[in-house]
Amino acid sequence: MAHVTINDIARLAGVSYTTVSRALNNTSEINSDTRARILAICRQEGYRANLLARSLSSHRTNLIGLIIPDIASPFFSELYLNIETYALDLGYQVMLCNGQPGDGKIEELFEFLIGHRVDGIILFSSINNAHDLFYKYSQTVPTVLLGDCVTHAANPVNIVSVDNELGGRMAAEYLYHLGHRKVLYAGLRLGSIIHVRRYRGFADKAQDLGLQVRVIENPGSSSTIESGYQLAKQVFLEGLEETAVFAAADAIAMGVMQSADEFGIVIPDQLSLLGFDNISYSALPNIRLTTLDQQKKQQAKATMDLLLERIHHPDQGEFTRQLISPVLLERSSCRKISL
Amino acid sequence: MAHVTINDIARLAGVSYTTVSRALNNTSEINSDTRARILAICRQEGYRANLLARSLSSHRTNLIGLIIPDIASPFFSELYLNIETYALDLGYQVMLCNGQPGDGKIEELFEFLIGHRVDGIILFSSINNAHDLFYKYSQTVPTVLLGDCVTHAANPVNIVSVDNELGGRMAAEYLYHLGHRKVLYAGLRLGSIIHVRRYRGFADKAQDLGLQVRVIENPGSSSTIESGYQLAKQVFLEGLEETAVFAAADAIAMGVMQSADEFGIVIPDQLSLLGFDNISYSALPNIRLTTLDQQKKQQAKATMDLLLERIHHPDQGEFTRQLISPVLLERSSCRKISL
DNA sequence: CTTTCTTGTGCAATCGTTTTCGGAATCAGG
DNA sequence: CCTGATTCCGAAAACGATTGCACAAGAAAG
Repeated sequence: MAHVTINDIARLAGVSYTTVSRALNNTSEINSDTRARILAICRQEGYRANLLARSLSSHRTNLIGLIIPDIASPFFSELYLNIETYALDLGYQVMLCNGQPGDGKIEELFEFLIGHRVDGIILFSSINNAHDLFYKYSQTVPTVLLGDCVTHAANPVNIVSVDNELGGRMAAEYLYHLGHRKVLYAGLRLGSIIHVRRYRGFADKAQDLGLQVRVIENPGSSSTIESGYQLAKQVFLEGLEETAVFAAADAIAMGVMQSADEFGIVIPDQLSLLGFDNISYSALPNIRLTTLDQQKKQQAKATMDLLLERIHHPDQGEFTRQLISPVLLERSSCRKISL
Repeated sequence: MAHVTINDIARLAGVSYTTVSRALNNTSEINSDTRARILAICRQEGYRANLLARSLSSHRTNLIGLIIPDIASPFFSELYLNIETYALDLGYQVMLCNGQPGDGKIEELFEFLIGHRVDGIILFSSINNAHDLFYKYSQTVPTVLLGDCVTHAANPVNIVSVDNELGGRMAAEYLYHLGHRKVLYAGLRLGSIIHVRRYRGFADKAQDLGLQVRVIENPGSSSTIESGYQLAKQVFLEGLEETAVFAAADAIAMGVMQSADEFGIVIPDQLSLLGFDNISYSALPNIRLTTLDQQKKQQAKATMDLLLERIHHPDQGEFTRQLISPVLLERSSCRKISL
């Protein structure tokens, strides 16, 4: 299990290890014949650079850490994939860390990633108090917060997020223009700033337009199919007066769909359903959920670009907060109703 | 962005860095007062061990690499989570690598992981020629292949897998005992050894029992909802004579469900549906898919245990092939029919 | 035929740890 | 008071790379 080192190669090639290093990194001037010979020997001997040693001396790992709350959730795994793809293009590997807030798990992951001297960290925050934690670690390593967050002017951080408030407004506007006048908001309003903003945008715009909204929420739970299912079930049992529902996440919308199905409520004929996120399942043949697309690819790009900017120029540059506009994606779960 | 080193701590504590190292690792004899004092200083200064340096000199990283084909697929993300949880208990972190076979991607990931000197690697293989690749790298680093694989006696490797053939047989037996006599097999028969075995078990047992099976498959595609949807759609269009379908993966079963829904075919009243995997979605209120559970937790444990065994005793021990029996999980998608 | 650049290469220090070996200090037993 | 164990700690050599600096050889210029 012993590995071939740069010294072994040097000995075999009859040069110093310095030269081998240069041949590998193609840095500084080196005779091209020598270089070719060395590389050939490397290949032949199955040389694999020890990245630990390399990073230790070069002070860079080409690794960026990504902390997300739940990789089993489609939204996050898709986001991860987008980030990874783009990072790879840029020559970075991403080290994924899966961790729900609580019990100091996030701190643990930060410590782990910093211990490994990743070049930068992206934290997807789903918690409200991410900010302070984040600010603390951003002193040590370049960081970008992905996802909405309450900010303190005193502790600026770098943020990239979808514009949740705008998304909320777009949702209200869309449903209103489709002719709906009474709608449901299914999702959290508290707990996560993401939903706070999504709700605020929705509620504000609804009020402007004279759109009547009733909130159904389960304060304890999160954005899961199951929670959407339970929420909808309760409404259907109590009696439905609304003609549309805005689910603050696609997963919630799926749950609503399931419940509607059980109650024999046809979507969109009897009830329009609008989601948020555009996870891949939403495109499925008989889901075809109309939803607000999160522009994951664009978010991934913006996040990585900002992070690299901070990695390369740690001291200059203002802290920024980039908002990405969601895009309405019309499929088949909403319908126009006559007034 | 400079980090506190062991030397800084040593200076502050008025001891040598050797002593600090010992205090941190609690190895060899050290005065408990000194140790406490050093640890206090570490905490106060925010010392974070450089894991690169540590691993370089200690020859262990406490990292294990996991290569899986698609983290966005529920089965894999759930498997990953199970492995990670168990690994963490054992003091290992897992480095996740997402990669479909093709274009040398798997080789690349192996090189990456070995470059980082992970202590061991788990490869989930969904390809038939994984074996040779795997055998090659298993000379360099302890490895366990998770998932079925065609083996060559000459190049033994360590394998943990669900018993796909048994699963297939269980499926045939279950449907037969429910009274079905004509069934569909939806899934691949080629391409992936996993499905080859699943099908073989199913077909063999069916023949024994006198169960008539028709295969529907889309050779090009994989185990996705979309592919299950297309498969079923075609059958429903052509005309359905069977009373049950065994989907070789839960995702396929979901697609079948969707299609059935569109055709107004009620499950399980008009058609029984049996899956394989037990992904979390299968438990959803109106999916409630009866399926063969893969025992992911048990697989994760067996895989890690085997890997650790190989890490600690690289030279001794036989190569093993552990098969884990799937467990039939009855929910509501299959019904008994009267003969 | 010197001088001055280039070009290519090697030496040695460094990165931040662990680990082996040995030595000082303390202590118990005679 | 001497001796041998025991405890604790430090010096120094790894680990496997990168990198700044020096220097030799040959080419170009005077």
